[in-house]
Amino acid sequence: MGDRDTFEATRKRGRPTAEERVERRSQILDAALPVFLERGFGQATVDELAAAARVSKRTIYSYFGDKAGVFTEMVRSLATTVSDRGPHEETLEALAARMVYRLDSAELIGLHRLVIAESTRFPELAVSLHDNGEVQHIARLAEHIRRERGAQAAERAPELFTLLVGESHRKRLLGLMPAVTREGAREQAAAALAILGLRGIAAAEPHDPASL
Amino acid sequence: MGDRDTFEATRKRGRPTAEERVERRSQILDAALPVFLERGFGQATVDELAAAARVSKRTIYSYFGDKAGVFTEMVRSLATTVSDRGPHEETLEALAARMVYRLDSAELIGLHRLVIAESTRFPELAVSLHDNGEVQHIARLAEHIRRERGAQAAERAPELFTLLVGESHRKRLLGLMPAVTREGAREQAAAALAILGLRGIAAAEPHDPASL
DNA sequence: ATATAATGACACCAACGCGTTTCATTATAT
DNA sequence: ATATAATGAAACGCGTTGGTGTCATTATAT
Repeated sequence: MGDRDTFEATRKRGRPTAEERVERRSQILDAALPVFLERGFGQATVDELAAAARVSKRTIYSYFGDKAGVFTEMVRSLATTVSDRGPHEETLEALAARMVYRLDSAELIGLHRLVIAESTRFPELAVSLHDNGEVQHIARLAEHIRRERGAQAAERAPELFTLLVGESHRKRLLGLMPAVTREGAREQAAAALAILGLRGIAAAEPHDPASL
Repeated sequence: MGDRDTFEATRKRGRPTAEERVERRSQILDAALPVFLERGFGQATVDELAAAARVSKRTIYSYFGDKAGVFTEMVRSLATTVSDRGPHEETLEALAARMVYRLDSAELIGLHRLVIAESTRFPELAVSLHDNGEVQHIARLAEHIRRERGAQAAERAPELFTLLVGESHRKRLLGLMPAVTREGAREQAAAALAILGLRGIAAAEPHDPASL
């Protein structure tokens, strides 16, 4: 990506082709993500956004109106991709591990951090992220638990989700831990399931009878 | 607090007395908190900090060097107060409820949000907050559990802490929930303890048997 | 072919905000 | 008493940045 600054030279001028036109919008949003992630909304300048997207500042304003427009559109489009779209046939444990891996990825942690930081200025983004993320995840967990363990056990889905993200999520939000590994996600998922007695298949025997 | 702007008029000039001198520092830090909380580090201006503290901008620079200095000193001094200093004789459930109440207070949520937002710019503040907060809280929980249930049960302290803060903490970080009530904190603590089978030992009569 | 829409490059502006300077003022040190 | 340190008030320098204007350039519409 160093070439961005080195031989910037002259990009193609003039009216873009129809193909270029449809690409431009997502091109800008894609390029905006890393900029906002490492600089934050306030510190990121529109010139940086333009340079990252290899587009003129003028074009950014023509597409999104202002800097806040780029930000909100970017977060909104990302929020819709947060929801988990995995195979329906996998086991609860596999689903949980995949969730942890995704939730603790550098990208989603950064997005979360960004939205938390700007939750006062852009409250609707916080709502959007929550509705598309946490709410969907818990629903999905509940559905899996119900299939494997019945409706009553499914009521524990919120607590399972809480244990899944756990402290590591908070630590990562604070920048105190690197992104999770696949192995780490599996271990974390297994531990959370074990605590709630949801590990293993079929038999509804809680491994800790005192918990109920 | 409205008088801040209304009859600003003229404050006392000249060299302060010794008593005023020692007050000045904490006066600035105290006044800086609400400003940073509702504006964020980037949007808060030094003039706002000065006005809130009823002190001249000059004095702020003389005490803290720059805006970042005010911010880091404020967070650091607050971080040391995060740790729970309650009575040692209370029950685990009472301790847990008090913890939830404090952790979900508007003030600590705001502080957390602030530190998360600036964790890239001020990584050491994140470390400080974590060490003084989460680490201390978990240790304190572990100590209580050990006294009431033994060393083995005490190993669950991290998971208990996770369940205690739970989803409400994340929601509040996103600005999606108002500050917790005392009653809400009690219920949340009771639910978390019940899940881990840590409820009801030292005369801890559940005031709501239906909660689990 | 001609008009027009959309872009890149670049200059430009106005606002803002950090940090400094100046000067009057008041307590402290000696 | 006199010098000095610390402050309030106010102005200001100066860099940064969001957003616009201008013009050349290129594709599209008709």
